[in-house]
Amino acid sequence: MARHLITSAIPYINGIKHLGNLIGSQLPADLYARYQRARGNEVLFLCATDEHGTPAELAALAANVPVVEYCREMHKVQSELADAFGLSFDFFGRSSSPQNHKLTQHFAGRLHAAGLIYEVTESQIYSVTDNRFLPDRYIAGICPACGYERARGDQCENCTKQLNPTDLINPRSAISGSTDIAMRETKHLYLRQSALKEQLDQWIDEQTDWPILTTSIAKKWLHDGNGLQDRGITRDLDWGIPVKRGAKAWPGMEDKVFYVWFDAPIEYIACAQEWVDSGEGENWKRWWRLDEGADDVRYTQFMGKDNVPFHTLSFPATLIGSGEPWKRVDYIKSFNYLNYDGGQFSTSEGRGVFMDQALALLPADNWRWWLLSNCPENSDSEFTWESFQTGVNKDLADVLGNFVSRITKFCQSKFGNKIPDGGSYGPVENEVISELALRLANYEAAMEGLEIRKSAQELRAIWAVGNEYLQKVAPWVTIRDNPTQAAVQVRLALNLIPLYAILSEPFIPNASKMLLSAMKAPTPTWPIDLDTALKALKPGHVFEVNGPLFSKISDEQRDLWQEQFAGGREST
RNA sequence: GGCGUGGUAGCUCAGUUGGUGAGAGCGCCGGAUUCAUAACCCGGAGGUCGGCGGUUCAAGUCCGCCCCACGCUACCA
Repeated sequence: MARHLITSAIPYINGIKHLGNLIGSQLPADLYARYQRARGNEVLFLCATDEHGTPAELAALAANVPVVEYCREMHKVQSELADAFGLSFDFFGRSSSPQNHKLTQHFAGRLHAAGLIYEVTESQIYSVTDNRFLPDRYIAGICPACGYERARGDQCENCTKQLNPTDLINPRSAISGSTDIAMRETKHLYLRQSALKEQLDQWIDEQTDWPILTTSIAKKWLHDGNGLQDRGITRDLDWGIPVKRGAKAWPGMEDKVFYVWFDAPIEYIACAQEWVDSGEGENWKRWWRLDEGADDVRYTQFMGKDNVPFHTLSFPATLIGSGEPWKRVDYIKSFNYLNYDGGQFSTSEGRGVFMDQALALLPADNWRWWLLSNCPENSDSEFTWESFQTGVNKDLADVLGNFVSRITKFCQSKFGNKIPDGGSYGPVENEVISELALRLANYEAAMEGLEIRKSAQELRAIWAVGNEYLQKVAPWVTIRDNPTQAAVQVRLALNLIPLYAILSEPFIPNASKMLLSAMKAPTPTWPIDLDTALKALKPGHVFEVNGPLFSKISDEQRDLWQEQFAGGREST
């Protein structure tokens, strides 16, 4: 039995995520985790909220609650939405957990001992009014190049010119608008990533099977300009993990916290500890420590392309630099962006559909199916209401839902609510089974290879086989003069339903459950031998005939939703 | 500016290491069918594979230049 460690990039705490965030890491990670579990493999699937950093502090400020409380509430909200979307995390942790505090400080101590951390005194912009140092993008002012009045300290959004905060004319705090800002000296810790460049470079070169998107981003950072740059790993904030060397104080760094990007990936490990400490799991080290049983683990990470540098370089640098035998990632699956109706999804502008809104409209499986079967694997892809409507109606309602509906109803009217008896599978049935075997192999290969769109296509083709078979043998005709033959045909078709349930479970877990419950069938194991699997429901086995598995999206609904979501979300 | 990723049928996209007349889904047209959520099934039309040039017996696939879209560019995360 293979062992799979799977992590999704951890979503930031400051609000409810939109569908672009969802398909960019959590949902494909869930697909893979469910698939590997279904194949009988041992899986540890982890995710968490990423809670530190300036935006969290500001969001809490805006909500007028202490940041600790804000994060606790938002973690709960995100956790509930994850459940509602069927994200099957073994544990959904928090980067602010005590476990992560301790582990992050541990890594810092190890890196310091290895000579990989040094102190830098630098000048940064400080807002007296806000009583805080300001990250570049939280400084606003007039662009020296184009005169745009709301240029940010890192870049002018109007002319796209790269800027330094000191370039801005009439700089002011983007938080309060105050112009009472000044340069102040502050001391920070830097991680000497440059010292690990050769090791990282070699490691990336070894990953010949990774997506081009992943390796090209990593190589760019390794080789651009002067090569991999050292990176500041501390910040002047209140909310975060206090800077320490292991359990010991770090002289001169008493008021600092670690940079969110330093502690966030470490949470992947700490999350496994949280899983154990919560009582849900045991022995996290056999997943994470090569010296304690993790040597046979295959570790797959899922993330949006913006996360790639941290996962290919900074985090591995932390692990390598520690000198300890931590499990490192075996495969990184990265995603492009899902756009919304001609533009980007945007959390700050409330543009697009957010997870809570999506579930208020339709069941999770509808979203899961469309998002996964259109996931932005090779390039950015586009959500339109029309495409969503078509995907849901054709694939789920017409192909899968209608298949179940037509055969169960037909059986009910001719044979009653039980699997009909008599006859046995003949050449036509064997042909169907052979075709399914072929398609199943394709489906499995696509899933193993993490080709998500392709696996969705293969699954859809498997669903279509049922309709093709019915169309070909036409039991509604057969039954007129050969009821036994019709019984055989109906029996095979009904046996496809539990098969479809198990094969479709990674994509549409709730519908899968409904199928099994309608057939009154226990959860089948992944089919090894289709001939056997398609005889699982014996003659006489009783089932239920339910209403439609998926209802369709009408043109009126589509137009209404399109209209409704055109204006953007009301800010909360 | 630098780097990256894309530009293939009306739309959304597949197209392994260059090799029989370029594919899928949707849409459209036609046919068949009536068990079913006016669903399903079969067939068809439709593309000078962004442009120009080159390598080759042979290029959507390799090379060069150009055009277009999007993304990243290290203190947002």
